[in-house]
Amino acid sequence: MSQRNTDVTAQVIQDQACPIVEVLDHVAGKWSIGVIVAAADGPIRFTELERAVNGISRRMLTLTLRKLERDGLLVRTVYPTVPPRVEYSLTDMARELHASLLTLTSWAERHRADIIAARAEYDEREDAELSTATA
Amino acid sequence: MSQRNTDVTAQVIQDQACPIVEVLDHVAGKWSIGVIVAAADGPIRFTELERAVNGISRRMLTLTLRKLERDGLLVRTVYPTVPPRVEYSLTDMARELHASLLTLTSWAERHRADIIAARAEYDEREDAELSTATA
DNA sequence: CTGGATCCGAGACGATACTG
DNA sequence: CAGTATCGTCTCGGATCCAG
Repeated sequence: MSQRNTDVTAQVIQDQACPIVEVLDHVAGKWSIGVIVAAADGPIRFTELERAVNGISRRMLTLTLRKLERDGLLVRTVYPTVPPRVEYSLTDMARELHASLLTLTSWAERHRADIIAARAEYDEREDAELSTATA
Repeated sequence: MSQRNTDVTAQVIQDQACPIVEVLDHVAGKWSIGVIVAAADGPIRFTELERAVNGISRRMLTLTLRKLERDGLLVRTVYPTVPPRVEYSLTDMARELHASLLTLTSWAERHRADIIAARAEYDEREDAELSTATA
């Protein structure tokens, strides 16, 4: 990490930053994927998202929504009604991303069982080695 | 998470044990993507990975490699030479994943500038609102 | 209904030192 | 070369309470 430039108006700290890995870390984060996929079918409300993304807390949903909105992936629309109504929808950029995410989720679904099996086998081998080491 | 309503949102991404979210969180984690992409061109050694994945520490590289190996995505081959030589290569399952990850990284590269711009605009609006609130 | 604010434990992560 | 062990820091993320 480069030290902060001490000279004038160094708001340029960000220009070199934001490597691809950073972008992906935001976008492919634990909750972001779920939110984007859930919002892909059209405008969706806060509570609907909370139910759609299994296991997310209200706090993390809020934070994830803010992050995605800040990155220009979500548009937040507030309807000044009582009770309040807020809808989130994907931007074009996010819609492009969604297509890629779908191939990811598809892969994950197809290989979920394989991964579980691989883990079991790995752990078993590990235990075996531990036994022989002890013996 | 007790009651499961019989109604909509059945197309949620995760719905059972070892949810897709878990899989994706492992596989699309901050460092995993970089490692998989770096290992896609063929067997690659530890130190080569360390240089290929920008910003990763030795510790995180080790942990990431173990995790991916455990999930059945990487094969670790040790050559009993002096000095030691260890090579990592993708499994077929991981090679499939790699294709999806390429579309992701491609998206990230294409929209990196857009995201930075969106952030700047968002932060600016935020500051403006703060000013009016103070005034 | 849609959040924000705060507290706090758990895990991620980097730096450093040591090993076969 | 390819790791492991330990430590301290920091962020993530849940729980809870409060508000428009």
